[in-house]
Amino acid sequence: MAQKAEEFKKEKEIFLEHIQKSGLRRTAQRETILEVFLRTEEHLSSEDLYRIVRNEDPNVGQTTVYRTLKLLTEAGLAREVRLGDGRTYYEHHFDHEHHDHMICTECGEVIEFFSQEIEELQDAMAEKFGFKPTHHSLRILGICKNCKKKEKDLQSAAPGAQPRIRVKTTIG
Amino acid sequence: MAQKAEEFKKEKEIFLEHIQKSGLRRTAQRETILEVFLRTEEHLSSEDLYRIVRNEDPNVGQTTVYRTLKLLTEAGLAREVRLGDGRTYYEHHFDHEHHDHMICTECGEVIEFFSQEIEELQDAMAEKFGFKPTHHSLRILGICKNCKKKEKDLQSAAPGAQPRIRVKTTIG
DNA sequence: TTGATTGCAAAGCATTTGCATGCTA
DNA sequence: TAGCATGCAAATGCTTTGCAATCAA
Repeated sequence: MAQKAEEFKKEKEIFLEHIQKSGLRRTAQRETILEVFLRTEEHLSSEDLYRIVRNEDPNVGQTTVYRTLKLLTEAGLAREVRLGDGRTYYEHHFDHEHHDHMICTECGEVIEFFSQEIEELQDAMAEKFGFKPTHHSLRILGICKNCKKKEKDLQSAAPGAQPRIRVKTTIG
Repeated sequence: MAQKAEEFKKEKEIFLEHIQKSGLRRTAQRETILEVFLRTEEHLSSEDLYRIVRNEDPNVGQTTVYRTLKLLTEAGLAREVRLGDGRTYYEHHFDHEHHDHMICTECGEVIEFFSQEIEELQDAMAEKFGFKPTHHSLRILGICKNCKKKEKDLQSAAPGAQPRIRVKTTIG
C-alpha cells in the first residue's frame, strides 16, 4: 500500500508536468478525477468513473470527466479500450505492461493476457506489408471458465435457460 | 466474372433459405440490398451501402438497410467489423477465409491478413485461462507503405505538414 | 486581468424503435 | 387475410460542443 502511494505520486507528477507543458490549469476537479482513476484497477467507462467521482465531490460534471479522461490519455496515464459494447473504457497505461483482452460474452468478465510470440508475429506480419505499426488491439470473445461451469450446471437443472449477454454485438 | 455470378447464386440461395427457415418474407428491398452487397468487395458501412442502393432503387430506406445487414449477418453472408471510427462496417463472410486487419491511420486503407501461427497462439492462450473462444478480432493500426512514402516526400517539401487522420481515436 | 475550465443544456452521430401503411405468402 | 416488412419520424445512448459564469496563474 505504501508502494501504491509512491506510484500515485509518480503518476501525479506526470499529470502536472503534462498540464504545465500544455499551458493548462490545475483544478480540483481534475485532481479528484485523477485520484479516483488511479485508485481503481478495473476497466472504467466515463460513466463508471463519473458515478464514483460524484461520491467524493458532487460538484463534478459528467462533461469534465469525459474531458479529463482525454487529458489523462494524452498524458500517457490512461489508455482507451473498446470492449465491444459501444462505449469507451479506460485502463491504466503508465507503468503497466501492454496486454490484450479476453472478454466473456456471458458475464462480461475481462481477462488480460500477454504473449510475446503473438506480438512478434504481428510485427513480422506488418513488415511483410511494408506497414509501420503504431499500436494494435486483440480481443478474444468467448465464454470464461466460470460461465462454462455455470452453463453446465444450469443445463442439467433448466435446459432452456437463456444466457445473459452483456456484450451485445459480434465484434469483427 | 461468370464465376462471380455462380457465387452470387449460391449466396442468394443461402439467403432465401435463411428467410424461409425463419418464417420471414422475400422482398424487393432485401433482394436489392443483397445484390449490391455481394457486388461490392470493400468494407461497407450501412451508410455506404445505403448510398449505393438508393441509386438502384430510391424507394429503399436507411432503416431497411440497417435491418437487412443484420439479416445478412445472421444468414452467415456478412460479418460485422469495427475499424475503430465508431461505425460498424460489413464484409463478406461466406466462402471468405477468416482474416484480420491492418488499418492505416492516415489514409484509412484496410489491409487484410491471416496468420495461422497467430491463430494457434491465441487458442493456446485461451486454453491457458480455461476460456472457450468463439471469435476474435485483431487490428493493427499504423502507417501503410504508401503513406510512409508520401510522408517522407512531404517532409522534404513542407516540413510542418499535418497528416489527415481518418481513424480518429486510439483503439485499445 | 486574462484566458483556461466548468457545468449545464443542446447538438451530434450512428443506430434502434414505434407505428401506420403496404405487401408477401 | 394474417402478420411480416417498410419507411418515416422520433427515440436512444454515448459523446461532444456552445456558452456564460467561474477560477487559476
